[in-house]
Amino acid sequence: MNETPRPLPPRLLDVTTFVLARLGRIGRAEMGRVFAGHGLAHWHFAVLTALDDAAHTSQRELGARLKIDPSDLVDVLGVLEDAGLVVRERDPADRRRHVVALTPAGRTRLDQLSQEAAQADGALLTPLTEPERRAFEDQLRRLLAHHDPAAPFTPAADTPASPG
Amino acid sequence: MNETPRPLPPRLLDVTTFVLARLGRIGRAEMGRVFAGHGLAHWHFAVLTALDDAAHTSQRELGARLKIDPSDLVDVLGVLEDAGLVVRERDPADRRRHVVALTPAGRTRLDQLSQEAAQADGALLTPLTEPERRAFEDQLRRLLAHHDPAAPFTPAADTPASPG
DNA sequence: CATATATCAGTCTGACTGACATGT
DNA sequence: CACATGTCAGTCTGACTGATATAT
Repeated sequence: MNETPRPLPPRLLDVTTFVLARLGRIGRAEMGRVFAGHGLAHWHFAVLTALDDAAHTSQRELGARLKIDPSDLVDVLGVLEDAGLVVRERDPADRRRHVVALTPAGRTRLDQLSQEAAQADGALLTPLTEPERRAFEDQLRRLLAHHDPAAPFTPAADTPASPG
Repeated sequence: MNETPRPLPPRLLDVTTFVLARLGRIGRAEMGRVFAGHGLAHWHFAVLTALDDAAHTSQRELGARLKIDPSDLVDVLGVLEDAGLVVRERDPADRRRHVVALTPAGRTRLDQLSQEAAQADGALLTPLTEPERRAFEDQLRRLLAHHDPAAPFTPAADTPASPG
């Protein structure tokens, strides 16, 4: 019973980046468990969301949007294809390309995964009040938009408009 | 010039855990660059903070506090020892143990690293106003405390006390 | 002999690199 | 032939697993 968790060093907890990164890892791990319940992993979900957003996409385009290496994308798509969630066909217009698209089963699965992901988000943010949560998520998205040009900031619908 | 970064899929950005994890990775990478400027990495900094908090510690105790595997700790301490930042000696009271402690040079280096880490934090949180930043950091620490028992929440000194 | 500590060697994963076959 | 696309094989890292030498 002497397995009391030792506290982390204060000067480490002083570093916000450290706190953020550690919380990110916790959330990512939990999300991984959600996807694993469907025999999938993070990248599979990411690919499904990308295909939902842009119906027919080449693998190269998918890789560019998600910043997944094309070589790694091969296996990810293989799993999704074997599971019947996507189809991968030669582009008749340019036979170098593979055109990837969601199947109906893929769309259904994406909806399930999105719902479970939202529940996991809720569990992660459980200590926050509703207004706190809204502010926190808003700030998070602003920060990501500032540091990652691929993440445009779209203010929440019920957020008071900024001046302009 | 067609290298315009493609936006991430909206349904992916809807997942707060994803946004959080991605921002965590960005911050962690930047922090890694800071430490690399001193020939060190994340774990080296973490070990220094732990030794600052608890002056003389066995490797086992260090591993337990930082949740770094004892086997991985070996090399981390080796680097710090070679750099003259820590000393590692047999515990005369129990010769199985190594007692690790900061050297004066280690303390100086820790102070440098802490300062640079604070600057990196500032850069990461640059889009936030001062009150936003305080609230954001407070919420982040509450969330981590909720999900990681090793991270006790100590409210900031100038934070209004919660009801109770 | 059972346990604790530190160490070493090997594994597993995610992300990246380089080579290459196919097609434009 | 130069270039684009997708694929495969290998590397590098961080975190974990198992075995071992030393000491209690």
